[in-house]
Amino acid sequence: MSGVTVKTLHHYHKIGLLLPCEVSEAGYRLYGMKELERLQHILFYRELELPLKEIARLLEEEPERHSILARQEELLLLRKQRLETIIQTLQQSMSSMEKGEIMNSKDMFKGFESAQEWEEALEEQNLHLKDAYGYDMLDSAEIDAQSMNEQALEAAAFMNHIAEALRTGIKHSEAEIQRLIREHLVFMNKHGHTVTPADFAAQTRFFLGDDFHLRMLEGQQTGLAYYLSAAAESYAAAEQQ
Amino acid sequence: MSGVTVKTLHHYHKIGLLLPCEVSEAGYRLYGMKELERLQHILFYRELELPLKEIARLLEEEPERHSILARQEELLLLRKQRLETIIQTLQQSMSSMEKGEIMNSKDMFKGFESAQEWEEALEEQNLHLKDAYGYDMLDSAEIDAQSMNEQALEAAAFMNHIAEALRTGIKHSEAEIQRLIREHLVFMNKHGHTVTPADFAAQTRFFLGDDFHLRMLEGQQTGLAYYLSAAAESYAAAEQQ
DNA sequence: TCTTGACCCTCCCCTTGGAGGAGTCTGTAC
DNA sequence: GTACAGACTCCTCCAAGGGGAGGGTCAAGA
Repeated sequence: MSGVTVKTLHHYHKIGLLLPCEVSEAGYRLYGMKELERLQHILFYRELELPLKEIARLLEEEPERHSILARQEELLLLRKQRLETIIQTLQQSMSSMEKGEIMNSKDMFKGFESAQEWEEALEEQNLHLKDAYGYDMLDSAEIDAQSMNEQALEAAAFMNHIAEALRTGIKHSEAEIQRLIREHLVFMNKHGHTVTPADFAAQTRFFLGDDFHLRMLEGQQTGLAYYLSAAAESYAAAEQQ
Repeated sequence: MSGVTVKTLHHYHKIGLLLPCEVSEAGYRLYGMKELERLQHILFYRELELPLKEIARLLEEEPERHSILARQEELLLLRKQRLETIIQTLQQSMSSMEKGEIMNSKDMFKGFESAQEWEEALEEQNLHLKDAYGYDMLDSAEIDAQSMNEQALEAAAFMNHIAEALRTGIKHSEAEIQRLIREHLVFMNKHGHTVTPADFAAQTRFFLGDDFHLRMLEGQQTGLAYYLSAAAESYAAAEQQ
């Protein structure tokens, strides 16, 4: 009736999550309406990707329900974010493959180092250099200038912030977003690109119609191009007053 | 050097994914540069969440590479979509819990039936009725009118289409989107709501600033509110000419 | 009453990608 | 010589069941 396999019922019986209300003398598991209802609850929570142990707790102890669900939401949001990063990496690697570029294994390796590993590596390097040369490199923040264009870094950080804001439901007109954009424009202007708020808005509007930019932004985060455009427009409107 | 645990190396050795180039007489696994490079490739693919077996195939058989990656992309996109649905369900169930509504188990059950199961159920019901009354219900498409308000149904279908378009990277100004909006407005106007394209654009712009609507739309799909607004604006602009 | 086919039962092994531990051995540094 | 780190093998464990062997049970039709 509910579409679960008999194997699943065996399993739930074994771990005590769903017991049959009766077992026939031939050993058949028999379930009643109450059990069916419980099963439906189990399936609902399972659909939320809760582990069976958590489901068992949820079904026994009512009060904890909300906190368990909230934690699960956080986990899922993290997973989603991670998934989005992975998809982006995958698409990049596929498109560079299409262009016939053979992937440089070092670049590959660099690309996926987690932030943590990266920091650890820096830490190590730093300690080593401090040891050898007696000065602290981390504070001077010059390290990645070697490997990464400063402007690209700023742009990536800006986009990451914007995408993060979109995901967490911050409105495009919020002060935080406006501040991000202002800082980004200040940075741009400091580096030889004269960009007014209106220019920036126009530029982001252009992204919506341009395949390359649209794909890049949407690859990073679904809806990012549209969110960015709305935010830039809002910022330009606010600045004009 | 690459940060993998020795346990992982044992495992890769055992399943034949990465063999040491030499084993010392004491039994120590020794790896050379070639192996390190292979490991880096493995780690890269692992980061894309490919199963180790697929990684092994990828590393042995060059030509299949692209198709495997493409399939993986599809899988990941599916997972992402599914994750988004789950998160939405979870958020809905949490917010209804906060309002103190105790969840009706039947509603719960309805909520998570997969599209496939749903269709199968309809199919069955249909066959049965056809058998009993000699006519085909599926074609008349009247089934869900019982359970669902027609307008809510249309709105939900419309939003689903829009969200789908956003996810698949269709531009907001594309003819397909414009057609969707046109049909939606025609439907609305047929049902007693006089909505001009400009009204609709204003309404969607209003959603961006309204907590309730923003959360609802963004809950369905990140970026949906912004995409919808851009599309409505574009539609209104096109209609005005 | 017998057979047939569809289910069900228990028991055991297998899946992923390693993690953890016990007991032992090796390599290096003081 | 001896301590200590780290590698070795072998074993078990995780989640949520899946697959299959070998055998029992149920209901219907002949």
